[in-house]
Amino acid sequence: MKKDLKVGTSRIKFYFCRYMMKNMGKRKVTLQDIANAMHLTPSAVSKALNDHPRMSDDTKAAVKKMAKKLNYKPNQLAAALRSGRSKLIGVVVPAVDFSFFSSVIKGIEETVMEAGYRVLLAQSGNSEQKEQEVVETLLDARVDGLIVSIGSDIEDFSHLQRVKEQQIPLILFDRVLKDFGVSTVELDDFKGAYEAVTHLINQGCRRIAHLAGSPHLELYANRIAGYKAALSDAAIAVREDYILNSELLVEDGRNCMEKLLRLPIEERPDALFCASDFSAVGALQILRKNKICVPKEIKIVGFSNENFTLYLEPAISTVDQASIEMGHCAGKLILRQLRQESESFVPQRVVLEPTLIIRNSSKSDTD
Amino acid sequence: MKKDLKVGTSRIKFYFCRYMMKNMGKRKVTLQDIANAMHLTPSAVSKALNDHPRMSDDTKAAVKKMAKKLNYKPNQLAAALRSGRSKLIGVVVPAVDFSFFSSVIKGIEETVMEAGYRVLLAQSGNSEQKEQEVVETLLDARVDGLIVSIGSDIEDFSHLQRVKEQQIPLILFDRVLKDFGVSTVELDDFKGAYEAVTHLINQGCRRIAHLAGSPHLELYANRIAGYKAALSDAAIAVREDYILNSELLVEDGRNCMEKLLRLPIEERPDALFCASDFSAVGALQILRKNKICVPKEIKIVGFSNENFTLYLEPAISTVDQASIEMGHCAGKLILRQLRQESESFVPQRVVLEPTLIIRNSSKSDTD
DNA sequence: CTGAAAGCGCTTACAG
DNA sequence: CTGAAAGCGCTTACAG
Repeated sequence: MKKDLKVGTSRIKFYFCRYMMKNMGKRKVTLQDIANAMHLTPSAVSKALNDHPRMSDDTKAAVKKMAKKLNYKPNQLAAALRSGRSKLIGVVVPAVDFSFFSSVIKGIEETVMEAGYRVLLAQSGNSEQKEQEVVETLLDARVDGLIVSIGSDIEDFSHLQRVKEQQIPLILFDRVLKDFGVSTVELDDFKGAYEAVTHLINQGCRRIAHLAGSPHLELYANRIAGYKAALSDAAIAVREDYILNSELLVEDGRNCMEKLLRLPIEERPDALFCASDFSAVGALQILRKNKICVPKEIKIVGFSNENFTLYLEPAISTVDQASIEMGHCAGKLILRQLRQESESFVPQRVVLEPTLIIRNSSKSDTD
Repeated sequence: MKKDLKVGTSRIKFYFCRYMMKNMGKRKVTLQDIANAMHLTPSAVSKALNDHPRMSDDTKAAVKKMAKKLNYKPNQLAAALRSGRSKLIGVVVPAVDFSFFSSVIKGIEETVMEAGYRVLLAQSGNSEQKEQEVVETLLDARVDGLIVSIGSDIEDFSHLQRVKEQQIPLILFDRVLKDFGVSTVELDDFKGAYEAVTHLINQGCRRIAHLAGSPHLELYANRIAGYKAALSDAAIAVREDYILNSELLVEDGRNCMEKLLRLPIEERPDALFCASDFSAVGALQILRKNKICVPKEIKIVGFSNENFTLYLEPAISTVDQASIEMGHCAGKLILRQLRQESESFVPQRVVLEPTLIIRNSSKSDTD
């Protein structure tokens, strides 16, 4: 009832509003405005601004000048709707507060923004449901392409399958899917692990334990393989009880380290290769608690070059994952795919080189 | 030349493409499709899906059922263009790889996504030019509102002024602008500092130095004021040479600590209140290097509750900034403003309570 | 080289 | 309660 009584005034309000908007600079300048000002049609203006080939340079220059003068901002929504291209790229990562992911994002942005694309960022929090949701949301926003680093707990990939089926360009990085038929950017995890472990061997370590991730994930499997290969190449036997699988959180690092300390003292590892800097921190905490000196008694190498590894005492050696470059590659791959006809698409696989960063946590005293 | 020769085939290719798209599920289901299937008009379908008041519940239910059956996904771009509401909220922060900012973002997302909004995230990297650029980009994307934490180096606020003039809802958080006429969410920085310093005094410290931020920024000025007030209330004289201003990076922490160590030994501080956890880390590094024991000889309290403070040895006491809640508040404020008529807008100011987190870096041995 | 016209997929004020 | 119609601001194939 009350609503009905109000109709009269609210309509007045509405028109007042419209009037205000038109006269307070809120109404945006459109193509039509430029066209009117220059006695052209909107189509001509559109072509001029988009550097359409068959158009005189004089007209283009004049139109661009006028657009600037009127402070014209194209309505990307309208352009997107008409052209079917939103100029948005969705990026899904497990979390943004990891140095690795935030650097990759930076790399992606640098690359795609130059080509006029914007990034719609979403976090999956490593949850299957959340990842499905955010992919759905990004598709609803009509992104032109998707760059995803799959969460570690995710086993159902139907949401990515759907992206593929809809023929929306998809790039996977870091945590990728084997033989999924999409372009990927990965680190040479095998090599990163191999170099880290070889470094530890060179420092005189012989009983090297590995805080490993889930072997179901390609990248952790590769790190495990690199670890084993380095040992084998140095004629050191691989001990399965030195390989502890976990989710590699700080807490997991603590648990694993405690487990290792329960071994007979002569079998206690003299080095730790951790597949994540977070688990390395956890291990370090337990070692401190037990007054076991790093690097003197146990040396540590982590993985990912998280910023905080530099703040710890001792600073933790780690494997840098070429994060910015990974972002650049992912960006370039999606741009290429966005330009290509879909029938000529051939998935590419880029593998980047890791860089071992040696800090105090793994240096032998003799250095 | 070559292009001309190709025209014929590329046109064929084009039609082939269209054909493929229509037949491989790429073409999206539209309102029209639902309308056709039900012998209704698109307008009726639209109203049903948007729960328009004057429409029978039966029709609504039937339409929704059909929408689900056909896997209808509304084209947000079209809705945005027509309605003038993009359902996008732009969020600008200096950097995402700070625990504080990533938590605030999480809070914002939780709140606004429930109301059907998506977040377009951008980083300013604390650079004036970059911040102006990203705000521009977000406006070009036609965000309905903007949530910004101003970068610390920024002195020209014309980009924010422009947002205001365009009457686009704007919320500032953490680093806000005084008397700017927009809603803000801040921490009670004075109180956070006051409690931190009072805690240090209670631990027996008397010569408490402050690694301070730029006093031109409201929030750092408040922390300085809280520091001074706590000292005064404990009848401890404020020494200006104990207050060192910097940008509060790790490197600044190192420089400031070195400077303080150059004081005569009897004047050397017995505690440090750092306006940022990063500067606290830098100070800690220098203390370690000089074999000065924390907390025994010098106690430390940081600010922000960055994740890494927990990993350090000793773990660093810090002031938690209620980041998730700050995000929730910012989200709620912008939603409210989005619903309001602009003429009835009154800026709100929300001030949140900090929480002092006491860890080993500031505990006296007698504890 | 330029213009007229259609249309992307929605929403919404208006008429019934 | 439902329908017909206009239009958001662009882009683009077509005609000249």
